[in-house]
This record gives sequence, C-alpha cells and structure tokens, in this order.
Amino acid sequence: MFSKACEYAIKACIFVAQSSIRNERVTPKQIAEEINSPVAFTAKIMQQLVKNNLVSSYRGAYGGFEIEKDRVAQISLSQIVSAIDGDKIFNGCGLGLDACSESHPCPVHHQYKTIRQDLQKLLDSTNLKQLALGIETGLSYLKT
Amino acid sequence: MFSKACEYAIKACIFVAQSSIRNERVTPKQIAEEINSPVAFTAKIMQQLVKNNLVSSYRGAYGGFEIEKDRVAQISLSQIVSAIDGDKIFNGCGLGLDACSESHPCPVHHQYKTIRQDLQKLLDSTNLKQLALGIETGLSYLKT
DNA sequence: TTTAATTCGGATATTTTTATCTTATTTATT
DNA sequence: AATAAATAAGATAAAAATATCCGAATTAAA
Ligand code: FES
Ligand code: FES
Repeated sequence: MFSKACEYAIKACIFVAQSSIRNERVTPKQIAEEINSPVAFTAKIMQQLVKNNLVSSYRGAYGGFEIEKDRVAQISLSQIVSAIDGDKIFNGCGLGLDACSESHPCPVHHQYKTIRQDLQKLLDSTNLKQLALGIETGLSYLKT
Repeated sequence: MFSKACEYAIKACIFVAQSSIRNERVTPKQIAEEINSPVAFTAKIMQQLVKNNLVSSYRGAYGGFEIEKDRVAQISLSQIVSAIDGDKIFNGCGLGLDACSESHPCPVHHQYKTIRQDLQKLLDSTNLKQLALGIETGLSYLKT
C-alpha cells in the first residue's frame, strides 16, 4: 500500500507531533529508536518532510525536528503520503494504465475508484493530533 | 497498491479468460501485446499463475495458456493477488508493524482495517468472467 | 572563539523489483 | 524421425527502493 519510506514518514511525524506538543525537539536518532527504523534513511525522509513544509528543522546544538504546535491538528495523513509517495495512490489506475479515466476505464476501474476514494477520505480526515493522542494514551503503538 | 507483476497478472488473466471462453489458447507474446507488458517478464508471471493453479499451460505446437471455461467465473481477483503479491495486503499492518493485531494496534489500525476489509470484499467478489465480459463488450480496456 | 551538537547534501552500497536472454524440454504435425 | 512451436527454468541485467557513510554548514553554549 505505502512505501517503506512512507510508513516511516507517518510514524516519524506522529512521534515528532507528540514531542512537539511537549515542546521537545527530536533528532533522527531518537525518531529511529522510537519507530524502529534505520537512522540515516529516516534522516533522509525527514529532509523530504521539511522540504514539503510538514516539519520544521533546526540545526546546531539544541536543534532537531519539530512541528509547530498549532499545526499538529492541521496536518493530515494524506499530506504526508503525498509528500513521500506522491498522489498516484489517490488518482492512479489500479491496474497501472497511464491514467485513470471514466472514458477509458480499466476492468477494475469502478470497483477500484470506490476503494481509492474511501482511502483518500480516511487519510484526509485523520490528523497528527488524533494519532499522537492515541500513542500518548497507550491506545496504539509505533513499534512492535 | 499492487506490484507491477500483479497488475500484469490481473490483466493477463482477464485476457486469457476472454480467449479461453472462445476456446483459444494464447502465448506470452500475444498476452504481452494485448496488455502492453514486457514479454519475458509476463511469461515468468504466467509460470507463477500456473504453479498456483489459476491458469493451465500446454507445451509444444498449438500449446499456450488457457483457463478452463468452467473455472473462469470461479477465479477471483483475490486469488490472483494472493498468488503474486501474497496476502500482506489482506492482513498486514498499514504502517509495517510485524503483525497487525487488535491488542497491539498501530496508530492507523482502526481506520486501515476498514479499507483493507473493503478491498478484500471487493477482490473476493470480483471474478474473471465479469471482467472478461467488460473487455469483450468494449466497456473497459486492458491497455491505454 | 572554540566546541559540541545538530541538520544538510552528495556519494555510495545493498536489496528488491522489474526485465531480458539463453538453453532445455515438451508436443503436434509432417 | 524430423521439424516447428510452444512452455519451463535458470542465469543475468537494469532499474528502483532501501539503506549507509561522510564531509560541510549551522548554531547554541561554554
Ligand atoms: S482506469 Fe484503472 S482504476 Fe480507473
Ligand atoms: S496494527 Fe497496523 S493496521 Fe493493524
């Protein structure tokens, strides 16, 4: 469904969000530890998230990554997925035709469209605040 | 969502089904032509489908691939997807945790579970006969 | 001003997926 | 028996995804 990079990105964002709510910046090392991911690869992904304006970074001592508190509830999963995996998942053809279209549909178009829309709705309506809260209250987990 | 191999497999199966209904066997070359895929790679995928008993193959002159007419309506997309991509898509964690579980859920577990189930229902309830008919009647297309 | 801690960027390495090539084997027809 | 047409199987290649490494730039604090 999502690329490994995207899975890491989502989990990383949740952890950063959770920390940011507590006014704490975090380093790639801390993130990797918390979400059980390779450090350097995670750092690369964080750079992409910064470029896409989903996460803020601060260099030097006492630096690290954070998400502005006010924005935590505004950042949806779909934004993160788009930033890392692009939007093929939201508008691409399920069978890999060059484009998904009503006028030249693939055999599974009608079925697939529904799933795709449901997925988008879901990712649109799920934000980092909700997810961070789930972790905070011990209802869900970022690693095994 | 699906791997390239799986996309090819689904399209190939639809074409083979359509041909089988007309009592015609098809070669990898014909399949590749029809679904716009690399021949040799497609041939490899056909082998996997044969191993998984979804498609029958016949060597030698007048050989090729076919699906027993009676089985066309019994073969669902989920069987094809399982054969090529495995069942991670049906029961794996959306964020890549080792296992998806109610007692140790990832942050998106509840949301993701719904999508996953909807997808499975859909793939379970869609069979090759329906899809081949769509192609046959010009309602859908296997390539751009 | 030095130091330590940090992100950034580019180069490189490894693994997986996608794709190709080549040879062997099977089979119907001639 | 020979031939031609086909799948099977294994080796190899190319591309993409995943992962690592290292040096440069930045920054707060000592
Ligand atoms: S054309 Fe394939 S999903 Fe729309
Ligand atoms: S634990 Fe992640 S989807 Fe169920």
